Amino acid sequence: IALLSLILLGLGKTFIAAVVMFNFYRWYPLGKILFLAPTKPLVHQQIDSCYKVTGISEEDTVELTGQMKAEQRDIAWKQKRLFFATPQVVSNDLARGTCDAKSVRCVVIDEAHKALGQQSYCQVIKSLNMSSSDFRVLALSATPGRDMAAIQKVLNNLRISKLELRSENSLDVAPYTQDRSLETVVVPLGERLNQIKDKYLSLIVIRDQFRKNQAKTMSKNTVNIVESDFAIAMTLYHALELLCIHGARSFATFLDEKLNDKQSNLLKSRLMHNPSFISLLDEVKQQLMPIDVQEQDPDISFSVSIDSAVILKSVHHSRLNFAPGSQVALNRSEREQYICTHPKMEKLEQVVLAHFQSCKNKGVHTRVMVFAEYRETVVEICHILQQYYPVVKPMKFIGQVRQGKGGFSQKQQIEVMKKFCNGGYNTLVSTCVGEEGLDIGEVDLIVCFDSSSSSVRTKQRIGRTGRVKPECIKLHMTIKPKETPEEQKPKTNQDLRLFMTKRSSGGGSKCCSPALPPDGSDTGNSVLADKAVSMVGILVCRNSASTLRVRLVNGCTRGILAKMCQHQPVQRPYLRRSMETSNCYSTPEELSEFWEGSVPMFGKLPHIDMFWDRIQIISTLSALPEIFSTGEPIKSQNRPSQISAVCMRI
DNA sequence: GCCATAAAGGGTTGAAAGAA
DNA sequence: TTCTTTCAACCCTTTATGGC
Repeated sequence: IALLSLILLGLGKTFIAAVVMFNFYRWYPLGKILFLAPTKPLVHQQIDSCYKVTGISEEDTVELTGQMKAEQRDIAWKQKRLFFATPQVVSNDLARGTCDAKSVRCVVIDEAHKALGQQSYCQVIKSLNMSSSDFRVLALSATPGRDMAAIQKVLNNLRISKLELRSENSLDVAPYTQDRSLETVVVPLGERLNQIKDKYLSLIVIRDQFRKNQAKTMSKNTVNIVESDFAIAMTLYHALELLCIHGARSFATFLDEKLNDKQSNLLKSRLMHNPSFISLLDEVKQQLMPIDVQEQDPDISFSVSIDSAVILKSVHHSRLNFAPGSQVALNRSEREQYICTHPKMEKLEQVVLAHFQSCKNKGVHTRVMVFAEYRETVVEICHILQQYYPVVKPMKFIGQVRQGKGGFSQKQQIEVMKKFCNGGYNTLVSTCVGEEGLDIGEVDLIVCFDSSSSSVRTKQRIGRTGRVKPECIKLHMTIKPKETPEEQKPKTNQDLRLFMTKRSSGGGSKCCSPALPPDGSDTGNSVLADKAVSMVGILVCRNSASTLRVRLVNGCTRGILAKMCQHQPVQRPYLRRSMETSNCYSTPEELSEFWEGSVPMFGKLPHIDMFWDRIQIISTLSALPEIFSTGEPIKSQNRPSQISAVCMRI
C-alpha cells in the first residue's frame, strides 16, 4: 500500500520520485498524482526536476501553494493531473471537497520524516484513506527520525507497509557514493570567554547557595520570591549556554532582549539591580562590533559600508596572494574592527581560507557551506568572512520573518540559492533553513559551526555535500572533545539502523504500521494478541499529568492499583486541558465510548474490575508499536500530545 | 508585503511520580 | 529514603496560511 524509501542524501530521491510519478501518469490516464513537499522552494524545485527527468507534459502539471487563490486551485484540480503542492494546501482542498480524493492514484511525500503529530502530511493521508484506498504512497526521506519511536510514528501516520533502506554501505549503492570525511575541530573556549563564563557562573552559584541555606526558614512570600528566582536561573543558564556554544554576541543579545522585554519585568527588576551583572553585560557589549541583522540585502552582492570597504580593500591586498603556509588570521589592528566573539570564529576563518587557498592552488572552483543555529551567529560569520572578499564571497541564508525581525522571504531565498549556484557567492552561511532538500549543487566543504543536538539535522547538514565530487570535507566545530552526534549516541544510531533494517528486510509481508492488518489475520489483532498473552497485567493508571497511562503491573504502580480497586477518588481530572485548542486529547465522548457508556467523572477512575475480563490492554496509541515491535516494557510515559486511548479485546 | 496565528522541530529545567 | 524518569513550562528555530 505504501512504501517508505530511506535513501542516503544525494543518491537521487528526486529521480526516484520523478520516475514513479511518470509511471503512474502512464498507467492511470485519468488518475491524479500528488507530489508533496514541506516548503514552496522544494515544491518548485521538484517540478523542474520532473520536467528534466521524465518530460511529462507541462499542460498536465501544476504547482499548488497557498499563494494561488482557492478559486484558481479549484479549476486546477479539475483540469490537471500532476500536482506539486504543499501539504497544507492539499489538506485544505480535500477538506473543502474541491480535490477529488477518489481520483488520486499516487502520493509522493518528500521529507517524510515530517509526518508527525497533526502535521498536514498526516491529515492528507488520513483524508485520502477515508475516501479511498485505491492509491499508493511513496514516502521519501534520508533522515526518517531521531529515534525508533519517531520513525514508528512516521510509519503509522503514512500507513507504511514496506520499507526500503539504502545507506552508503548498501551493496547496490556503494559503487556510486563519493568518499566523505568528517573531521572534528575542538576549539577551547579561550581565556576571554572563560573569564566571562566564570564571572557569570559565580553569580548563579552565589544565588544557589543563598537559597540552599535559608529556604527552610523563609516565610511563604519569601519562598515565592525564591521560586521565581528559579525561573530566572533558567533564563540565566540558557544565556550561559549561548555564551559557551555560540559566543559573546548571542549571550549579550539574549540578555539585552530579556532586559527590554515587557513581559520579563521580574527578571528585569532583579538583574537591573545587580551591579555586577550590569557591569559584566556592559563590558561584553563594549567589546562587540555593532552589526545589523537586517543589513544584508540578497539583491545586492555585498552591502558593506564605505568604511568597511576601505578596510576590506587593505585586507584583500594582503590576502589575495597569500602564500602556502602563511598566517591566515588577521593581525591585531585589523581584528579590532572585527572582533571575534568566540574562538571558533577564528578557527572558522582559518579553515575556510585554507580551503579556498588549497583549491586556488589546484586551480579548481569550490563552494563552502557553513551552518549555525542562530541568525545572529550567521550574520557574524558573514561579517568575519566578508573581510576576505573576493576570495571568499559569503552570503547569509536564513528563514522568513520572525516577530519584529526581518528575514529572507522564500523569493529571496530562491534568489540567493540561484546566485550561489551561479557563482555569485561561493560561501553560504545558513541556519537550519538550508539543511533540507534544496539542491545546492556541488559543495566541497561543510562547516557545522555549532553542534546540533539533533541527529536528523546533522545528517541533513552533512548530506549537503559529497554528491558529485569526491574528497569533500565536513568540519564539525565544537568546544568539547567527543561532541559529534556520531560519538555521542553510537548505540542509538546502531539501534535505529537495526530497527529500520528489520522493518525493511521483511519484504512486502512485514506490516510496519499497526493500523494495517497483518498478513494471515482475519481481524488484524491476532498477531498482536499472541504477543499480548505474555503481557496480561497491563493496566491503566495515571500520574500527575492526569492522562491515561500504561504500565506493567510487575514492579510498578501497586499503590495506584490499590487506589483504583478501592474506588478511591482521584484528585485530578482526566483531561488537563480544554478541547478548544487541541484534538490530541481524548474527548469526553471518546472516553465515554471507551468506558462503554460509563462516563468517568472528572476526578474519578472507574473500577478496574468492571472491565478487567474484557480489556486486557489499554494503551496510548503511540505506545502500542513500541510494545509489539520490541517486546520490551514501555519505557516511558508518552507525551500528552500523543494520548489517544485504545481498547483492544483479545 | 506585512503581520498574526498555528503547526512542527529541537533543547533545558525543577517538580512530581514512581521504582528500588 | 534515595534515585530515576517523566512532564509542564519555558527557551529557541522553522514553515504555511489567510486577512488586511
